[in-house]
Amino acid sequence: MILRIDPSSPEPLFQQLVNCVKSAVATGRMRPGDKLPSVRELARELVVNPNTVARAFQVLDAEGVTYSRRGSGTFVAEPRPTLRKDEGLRRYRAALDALLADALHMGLDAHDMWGGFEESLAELHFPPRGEEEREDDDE
Amino acid sequence: MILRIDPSSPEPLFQQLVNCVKSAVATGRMRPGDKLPSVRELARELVVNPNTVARAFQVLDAEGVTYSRRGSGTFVAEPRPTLRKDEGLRRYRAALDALLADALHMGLDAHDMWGGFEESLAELHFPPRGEEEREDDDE
Amino acid sequence: MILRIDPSSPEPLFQQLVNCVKSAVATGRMRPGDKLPSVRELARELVVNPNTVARAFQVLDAEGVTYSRRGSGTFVAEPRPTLRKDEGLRRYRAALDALLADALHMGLDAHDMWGGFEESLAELHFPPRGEEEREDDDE
Amino acid sequence: MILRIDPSSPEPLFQQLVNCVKSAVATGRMRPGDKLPSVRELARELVVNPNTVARAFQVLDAEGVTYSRRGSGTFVAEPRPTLRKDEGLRRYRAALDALLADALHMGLDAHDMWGGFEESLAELHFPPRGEEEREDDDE
DNA sequence: GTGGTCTAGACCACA
DNA sequence: GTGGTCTAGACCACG
Repeated sequence: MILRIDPSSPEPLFQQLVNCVKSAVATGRMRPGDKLPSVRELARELVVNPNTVARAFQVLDAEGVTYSRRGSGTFVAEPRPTLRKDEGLRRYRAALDALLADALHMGLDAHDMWGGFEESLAELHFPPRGEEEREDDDE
Repeated sequence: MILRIDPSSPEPLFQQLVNCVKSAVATGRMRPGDKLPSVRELARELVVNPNTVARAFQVLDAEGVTYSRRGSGTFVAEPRPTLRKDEGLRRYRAALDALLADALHMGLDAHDMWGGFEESLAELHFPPRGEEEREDDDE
Repeated sequence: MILRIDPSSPEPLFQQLVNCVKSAVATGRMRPGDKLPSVRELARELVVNPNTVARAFQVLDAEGVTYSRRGSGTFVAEPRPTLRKDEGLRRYRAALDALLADALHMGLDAHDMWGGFEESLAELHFPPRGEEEREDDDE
Repeated sequence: MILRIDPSSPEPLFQQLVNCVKSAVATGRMRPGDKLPSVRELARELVVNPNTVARAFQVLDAEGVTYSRRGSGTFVAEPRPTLRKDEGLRRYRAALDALLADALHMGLDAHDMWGGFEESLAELHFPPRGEEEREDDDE
């Protein structure tokens, strides 16, 4: 099972699950159309309350990563950008600023940060989205 | 004033202050021995509750970034790495993985991610490596 | 109080609340910066569980209609388009198709639909968003 | 075949079928007395569970849109308005208010909303008013 | 069986 | 006081 959770982490459980799924999809370990485990099944596996799993799925649905159908289950959605590019960039930059500031406080230097970034980016290996579909359509 | 706060940010106010100070210290804008403003003074400037400032200072003290002397104020402490480097790198990579996966789902491509990374890194106006090790805290 | 709920409606309670707030903001009855009632207070007024109100607020936050800050409350956000225009149009059209088909089944004719649309649109009176900020930036 | 279903839509399958039939009847593509396909036949064509088709037919029968004769099949019924017109208009307006408020939050302007409305209305290929009142159900 | 909604109540984090 | 997370368990809607 790809989806794991660390109950001792300060990060909310449902948030961990959300990130887990996003990561799995982004790296190709889960593909569009794949069925996720059912809410109850996953809750049993992860030893959390079904509501917690349901909330994670709701978030994923809302962000367009998955879609759920009553009676059949939850599935990985086709990638379809819904956010404006400028909004996406804004959120990315905000998160990155915080992350790098934190990394600095943990004693990492620019070299470490570059290296980590390259490794992390490589994991997405990018072909699925079409390599370079540039869109300069933002204001 | 180096210390700024964005009340509309989702990040807790005290946390913003903590990061702000850490950043200032890490980049050399504040140096060991420097005196921070008093809780009340800073609270007035930032228009926040003094409790919020006090909590930030308490956290900074606890993390060894500053030290407080009753009656005289709060000062920047000598730098001492609290985390082992590999642990820092591990956390950095984990956070970055989640962030980049998210960026992908938001419709960003590798070009966007690199660009944002470069900009974000530049904003740290990174201290030349080695400088942070110097001991001549001239003031 | 602007916010009302009909417990006998088949529409989920939290969804009714979400629509209520969106409507109030869209028509100018609530304005950016306005504070919404607290989760507990609103739950008491509407005679629903606080979790139900909290969920509505989470949805509103996620859609950028409001923002919440622990310790201070939930506020109407500045209007800031986050969705791609094509995605917004797609969802609008889908909802409208269903609505019109339903109206047809209820015995309304084209004249009724036009009239209702004009009245409904008039309630937004539109000045707040700048009348005609055209954006042809979608593909 | 007039009846289509989109399995990736959030709308329940049986509900889609119901609306489909209602729409076909309302626009004259199916006329009173017309025979609908059998449950099993339709289920095969649409690749859905026969239970789903049966439920749709049951709803249609209950709403008076169709009537079923054991052993011979399901037929389109004579039109008879089930709701008072003002009640229909009231519901239409209420739904439209919510929809337009939502559209506004999604960044659409009045121009977009009008355009979408016109397109959506056109798709109903509206029957000329009065035609739906005719009694000569020739077949 | 599946997901969705709601309630009740506990506990935590923030100002 | 505020909002946020999680659990437990009930009930409904769908296939």
